[in-house]
Amino acid sequence: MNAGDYLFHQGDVAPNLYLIGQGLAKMFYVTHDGKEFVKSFLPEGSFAGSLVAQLEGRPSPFSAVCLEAVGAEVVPFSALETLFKKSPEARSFGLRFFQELALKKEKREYELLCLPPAQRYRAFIEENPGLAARVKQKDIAHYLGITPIALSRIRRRMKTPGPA
Amino acid sequence: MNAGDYLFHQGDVAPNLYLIGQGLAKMFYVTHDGKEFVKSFLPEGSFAGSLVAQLEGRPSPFSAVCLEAVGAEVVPFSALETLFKKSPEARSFGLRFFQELALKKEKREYELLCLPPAQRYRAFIEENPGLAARVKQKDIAHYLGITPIALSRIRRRMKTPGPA
DNA sequence: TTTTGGAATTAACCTGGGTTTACGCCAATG
DNA sequence: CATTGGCGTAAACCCAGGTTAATTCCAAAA
Repeated sequence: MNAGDYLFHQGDVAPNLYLIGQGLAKMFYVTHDGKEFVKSFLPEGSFAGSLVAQLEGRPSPFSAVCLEAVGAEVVPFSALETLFKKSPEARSFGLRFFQELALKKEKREYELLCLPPAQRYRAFIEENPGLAARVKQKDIAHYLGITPIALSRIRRRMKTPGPA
Repeated sequence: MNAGDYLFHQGDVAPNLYLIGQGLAKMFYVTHDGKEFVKSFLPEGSFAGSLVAQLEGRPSPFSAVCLEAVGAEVVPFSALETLFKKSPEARSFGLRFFQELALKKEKREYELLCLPPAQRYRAFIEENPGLAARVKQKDIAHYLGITPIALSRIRRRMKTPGPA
């Protein structure tokens, strides 16, 4: 899939899970008044998919789109569910997977709740050294929950005013 | 346990999971400069515990304290882990539990990322009809990531200015 | 090569939350 | 009964992000 292609759209039931083998994608919300917010970036080795769509059979509240050419494995979530039913070993993997997912979400929750935008940006750069270069600042801003203009101002402040 | 008692403290390794049978508790972060942020409220039927402390054996980044008198079951996380190892059926429950947890976290992430404070407040009231009466506005404000003063202003705006 | 369009920056203005201080309220304490 | 202390509210001021609009840069398209 090429940059710009969608894995699934906001509103779809999106019953598939995607394992990103190569490339880069993002999952993002678009609010009723047209504002975009990036839920997460999906580099190599990430899973794309909507828990709401898959666990509850409801439309996904966000979309997934490729930012670079992407090679991905498509896994119907129903296949995973039957696998979990049949194989106790698979359940162990599933358990571990969702534990890790919850752990990541808890970290993101912490940053959104406790850190101001400038510190969220610093944290993002430190935790994702490679990503910053591959992603547009516009998308980083939307990942932080601010406008590209605000991010531009934060970057300017971080340059010279060094004194803390 | 009585109101004011701690289930565990920020910095503890906190290897236990608590099932709240009765009462109400909260989990909350305190930043280096003394600001408080409420991670979540724990009414009857909730689980209290730190994923970071339990899955990675590291100190919990937040505390858990009772807001009302609490009756709770204490479950050492290690006991759960061995149970998961031995019993494939228990794994099913664990899998489902962490799926639900990830789902909740995803919703919280959405609200913190996409909604402005006033809308976060409206959403909190609607989703937790009973809680608002049991919890101090101070704690609600910290749950929303704002100051009690800001919440007071939001509430005032929501009264008369009705016209949308 | 020229043109087009998106990305990033900047400035100006507005708005809403943070901060400080003060006040009224009420329950717990003496 | 008086006092204390936390909570909610309020006013005043400051500041950072949102908004709009203009500018520059650059790469893709014609």
